This record gives sequence, structure tokens and C-alpha cells, in this order.
Amino acid sequence: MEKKISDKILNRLTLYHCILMDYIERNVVYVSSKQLAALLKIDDSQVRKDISFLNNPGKSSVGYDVIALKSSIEKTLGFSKTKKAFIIGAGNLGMALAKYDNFQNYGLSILALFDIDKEKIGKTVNNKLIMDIDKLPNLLRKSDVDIAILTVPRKMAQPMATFLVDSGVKYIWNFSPTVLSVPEGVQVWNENIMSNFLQFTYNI
Amino acid sequence: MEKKISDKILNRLTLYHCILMDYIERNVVYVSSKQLAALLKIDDSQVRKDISFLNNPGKSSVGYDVIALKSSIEKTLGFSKTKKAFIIGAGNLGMALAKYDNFQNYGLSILALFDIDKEKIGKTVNNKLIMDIDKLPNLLRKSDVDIAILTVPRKMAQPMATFLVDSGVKYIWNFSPTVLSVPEGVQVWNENIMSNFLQFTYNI
DNA sequence: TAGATTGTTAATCGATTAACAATC
DNA sequence: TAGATTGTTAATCGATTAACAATC
Repeated sequence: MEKKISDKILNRLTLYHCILMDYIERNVVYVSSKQLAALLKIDDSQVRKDISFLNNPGKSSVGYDVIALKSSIEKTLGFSKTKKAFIIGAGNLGMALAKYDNFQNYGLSILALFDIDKEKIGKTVNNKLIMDIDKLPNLLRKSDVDIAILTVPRKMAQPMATFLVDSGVKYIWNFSPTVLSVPEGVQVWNENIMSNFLQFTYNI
Repeated sequence: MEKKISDKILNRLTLYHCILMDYIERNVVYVSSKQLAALLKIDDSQVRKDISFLNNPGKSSVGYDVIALKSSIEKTLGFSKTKKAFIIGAGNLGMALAKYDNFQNYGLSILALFDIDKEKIGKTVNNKLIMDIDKLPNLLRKSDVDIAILTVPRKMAQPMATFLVDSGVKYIWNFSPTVLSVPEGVQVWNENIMSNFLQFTYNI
């Protein structure tokens, strides 16, 4: 009977988590909503409201226990249950993501990469094998992977997405600058880097 | 006397832009708010309201001219005036971004990379030189660059951000999973990849 | 004309902020 | 106790959706 947490709240919770990691490194024991709010330049009552979703009680006139708060964010956001994924497209971005060890800390395990380039197939990146895309449907059936990280060139994105969906993929984390069309029941998260850049620089 | 466009609207405008690029490739001439809304799974009156910010008139019972609409989005979001940036940190992610030619299409020009690793300094990536971080303050003063793309390891992020700010950087596009503390007048955009992943997979 | 779609206003919904009693 | 901070309710603000006249 969990309340649904909106994307905005979820996003702020991950930012609090980043801050808490720093605080733990610096051996800080308590943090107040006012301090967190100042760092994110938001209202302190919003911080308290966000935290209220975690059922993690704070202490009057002291603040929140840094370690306990970090744990409850992890529990709520589900870092604990590891999710497995394949990277589709072993280009620059796919390779960079394969080498990004920080994923493990957040419960994301990359099992392998897939590509069509015979030159790349068979090589490994960060202990992950680059495989022929033809092998994907079979492997999906045998494993319990249902997340695909899509890092193919823009023109390949839609046909590849269709192929992935047909092969049984349920979640696509899309790094291509294109809006994918997928059937009901398949979820796409668009990681539109250029969109973020434009938002960032709009006021420059 | 321009109305301020919120981040949410800006984000949708870039998504419309992605769709319009596909439509142009497929030689489609008109698109309706209903079509755009269906692809993004949002309300069609929202699409019309977003587009109303562009002062780009649609045609009754026909829709919007695809090419004209794409141009007005580009004009409004400021693709035209090219922005110059340095990449700070020539690791996997920094290299991947340096190789990402799509930036040019959106008015972002990467001039060079900076690192502390003597092994890397002097090499080039995609025609961009990797330089010694010590050279940065001087170069910033000589050029009109004020955007830094920060792709250093997490522990280096805050000290490096401070160094950048002291050197005159006004905008930091932060790819490290940490919340930077910067003085008034400096803008930070956090590209928190893990945060996005957690939002995406929260309901899995 | 009948049908489709825009542009815009009003109604609804949700997110943020203000305020303050309760607590330590 | 005086001071600080939480937890929560009410007030405000902004974003989304519904509705429909105007247009082609």
C-alpha cells in the first residue's frame, strides 16, 4: 500500500543521497532539512516533505541521522534488488557506460554488450563480452534480463527498438536523440543529452 | 520581452524537435498536435499550448508545417548561436562526449579537453587536443569560453569545480554524481545518470 | 457543407511554499 | 528555559486537461 512517489520527488531523493555520501565521508552525523535545502537551492519544507515519504523520523532540533537517511533512500529507491541489463551498441557511449563502475553501486549490473560490427564482436570491455546482436533473442529467453540500454546511432534506434521489443525486452533506456515508438507495456526512458544541454544553456 | 519558458516546456520542445527531424526525413509535410501528443503520450492541448510559445501559427484542420515548426523550435531554443565549451576530465565519459559529433548540430562546440594525466596530455580525440589542466586559467582568459563539461571522478568534482569557478567558468555541466557547491552567479546543471536510471526503474 | 484542427479560456489537478504547533 | 528543528496543515502557485468557438 505504498504511496506513489513522483519523478520530481524521486529526483530530489537521489540528490539528497549524493549529498549524504559526501557527509558520511566527512564523518558528519546529522543533517538538517535547512542544510539540504540550501545545497539544492530549494525550500526546506519541501525537503522535509520529501523525506516524510521514507518513514525515516528526524530528531527535533537536531535533524536527520545521515546514515539512517541514506539507507532509507536506498531502500525506497530499490538499490538493493540488482537489475540486470544489456548494452545495445558498442560505440563510444556504449563503451563508456560499460566501463562506468558506478552502476554497480546503484544496483545496475551490465551483463554484456551487443553490436553488429564483426570487428568488435568477441572482444571484452571491463570484463563484459561484446556479442553478435543475432544472439540476443536467445540470450534474453535464457536469462532474466529485461532492460536494454540503447546506444546505437540515431537512424538505427527505431528498428533496433522494434527488434528488442520483439525479442522480449520490457524496458528501454534510450540514449539516442529520437522518440521511440513502442507498444503498450514497454517502457522507454529517454536520456536526451542534447535536450538537457539546451535546457541548461537556454538562458545563456 | 520574451515570456519565460519553463524547463518542462523546453524539454517537450526538444522532443518535438526529435520527432520533426524524423518526419522531415520521411518527407512528411504537416503534423497535428494530436500526432505529436500520441507519440509522447501526453494531452494534445498541451502540445498546442507549448507550440503557442513559438509564435508559429498552425493551419486549421491541417496542423503545423513540419519544416517551419522545426525552425522555430531551433530559433527559440537558441541552436543558432554556437556555444563553446571545454571538457574537464579525459576519462571514458569525457572521451565519449568529445567524440559525440551530434553536439555540433545543437550549437555546442567542444574546443579542447583537459586532464592531469601526463600520459594523455598532448594526444587528440576527434581533432580536439587534450591539454594540461594547469593551462586552463590562461586559455579561459584568452578565449570566450565559459562552459565547462565536468567528467572527472566523483572525489575530484568539488575541488575541480572550485578551481573552474576561480578560473572564470560561469556554467558547469556536471556529469559527476555529486551535488556541487558553487558561489552565486555560477550555474550548475547536474546530469545525474544514476538518478535517471533510478527514476526509470523505480516501478520495475 | 461536414469534418478536422487550431488557439485559447476556464476548470482541475498537483507541486511548492508559508506557517506554526509539537518536540527535544 | 530558549533555541532549533521536525512534521504537517493550509495557502499559493504553476502545470495539465477539458471544452469549445473560430477557422479552413
